[in-house]
Amino acid sequence: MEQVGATSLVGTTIGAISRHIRENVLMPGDKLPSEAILSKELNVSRTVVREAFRSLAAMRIIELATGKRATVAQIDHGAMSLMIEHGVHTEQINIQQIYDVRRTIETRIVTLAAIRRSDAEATDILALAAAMRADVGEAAKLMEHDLAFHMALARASRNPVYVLIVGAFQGITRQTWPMGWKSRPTQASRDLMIATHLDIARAVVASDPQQAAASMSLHFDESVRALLTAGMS
Amino acid sequence: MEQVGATSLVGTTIGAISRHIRENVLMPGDKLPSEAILSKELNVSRTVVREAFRSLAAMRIIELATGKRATVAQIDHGAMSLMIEHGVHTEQINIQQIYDVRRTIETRIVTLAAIRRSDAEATDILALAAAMRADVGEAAKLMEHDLAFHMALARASRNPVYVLIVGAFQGITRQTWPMGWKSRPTQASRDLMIATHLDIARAVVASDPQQAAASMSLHFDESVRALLTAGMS
DNA sequence: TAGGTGAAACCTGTCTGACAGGTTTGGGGG
DNA sequence: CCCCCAAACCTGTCAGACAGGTTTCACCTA
Repeated sequence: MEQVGATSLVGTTIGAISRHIRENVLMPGDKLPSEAILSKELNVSRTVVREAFRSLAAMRIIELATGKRATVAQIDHGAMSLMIEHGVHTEQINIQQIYDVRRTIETRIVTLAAIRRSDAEATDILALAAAMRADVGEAAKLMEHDLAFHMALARASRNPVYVLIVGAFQGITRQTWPMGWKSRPTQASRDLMIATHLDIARAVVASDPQQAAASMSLHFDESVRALLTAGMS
Repeated sequence: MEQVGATSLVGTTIGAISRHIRENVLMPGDKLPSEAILSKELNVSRTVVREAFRSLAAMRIIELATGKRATVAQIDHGAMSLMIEHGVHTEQINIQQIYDVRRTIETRIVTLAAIRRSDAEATDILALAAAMRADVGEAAKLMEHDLAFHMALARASRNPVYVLIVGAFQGITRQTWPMGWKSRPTQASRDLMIATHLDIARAVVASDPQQAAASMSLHFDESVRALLTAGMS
């Protein structure tokens, strides 16, 4: 973990801080030494320690806050989201490729969610699908419900890695979702999309993994078709 | 993309640089303005620009090098690898959860690889499986062949997002692989593992997606069993 | 004229010292 | 025993400096 760009002082400092976290078995929320102490211990200037901190903070490995000491961070998809957006904007990734990954991942997610979801999660998921139907007239709200729906499913799968991956696609999805929506101009096509989400939610509530996976598959069939209609080839 | 911690100067500077990349449609390899120019344009000190650069470099959105100007970076899994390792070390993620994701992802990958692989990729994949058999006595080499094998499959899927995700698990896999290997002490169990890889490779070479997916599934069945035997519960 | 070469200009990496705020802590007073 | 406040601590940002690494371009050579 500490061999990253070990040629520069900042690189070795990043390594030293990572090692410090691992060797002292620091858990999320635990405090790291102050910049001054680290710079003294590692024999580098505070500038170098600060740049190392910034790097680790960018990867959400630590968390910074003014006045407070740096702390070990909880896993978070923010950084991954930015990386994916960058990949799409620089034409290294296209939207269909993301949809293929999402379909693969999310089909597995609903299968697990249908098996593992708590009652509270089931209620939550159904409520989000219902909220989509209620806000069908307001695209912005609808989109947020949609995103929250998929995140809720990921959480219900009880596997944080799925949460991470679904979260990683949220940033770019927020930018492309409206395109998909515009390609569903008729009431019927819009109702269909909402109905599909309700189907997924009901299957998860009914603890029916097969049905849940089938509905999710249908959802992606429909979404990819909408995207292609919108001219995203 | 630019709302990240927009409260601090560094945060807004990160946003400004991201926007600059997008608005000028910079592609990987393209140069960014120098620190001096940016600090003048954005009315912040060079310190702030440097910390912003470090953040973006940590996410592999830009690339830094002494003497040269910063450039837009190619997508790379290094940062994700570190994030996953951090998640595991801080007990936010466990190995089985990673294996569930890998199984899901890699089953899809071989399906695509069997369909889309070029002849060169097919040769490469088969060669890596053969190299595993040849180096069965040297764990370190064997592990690297194994990792390279899975990466080669991901590339053959022709979807960079799969490459990214498989790559993201490499760091932690390197740390846990020896455990799985130790739990296969007999010649028979080791031969089985190698044979499974060869099965996958042959199915991809034969352009048989069903068989490839089935073999990959078997591979993960076997790996998870080995991991559980090793006491990773 | 084509090509090479070297100095100047440019650029990043690191250090030092300084100061404005935000946060934590410990002691003293009620 | 609790509360409050000042001191100590800590991070965010700035300016200036200097050691190298890189690029550029004019000039000289063949």
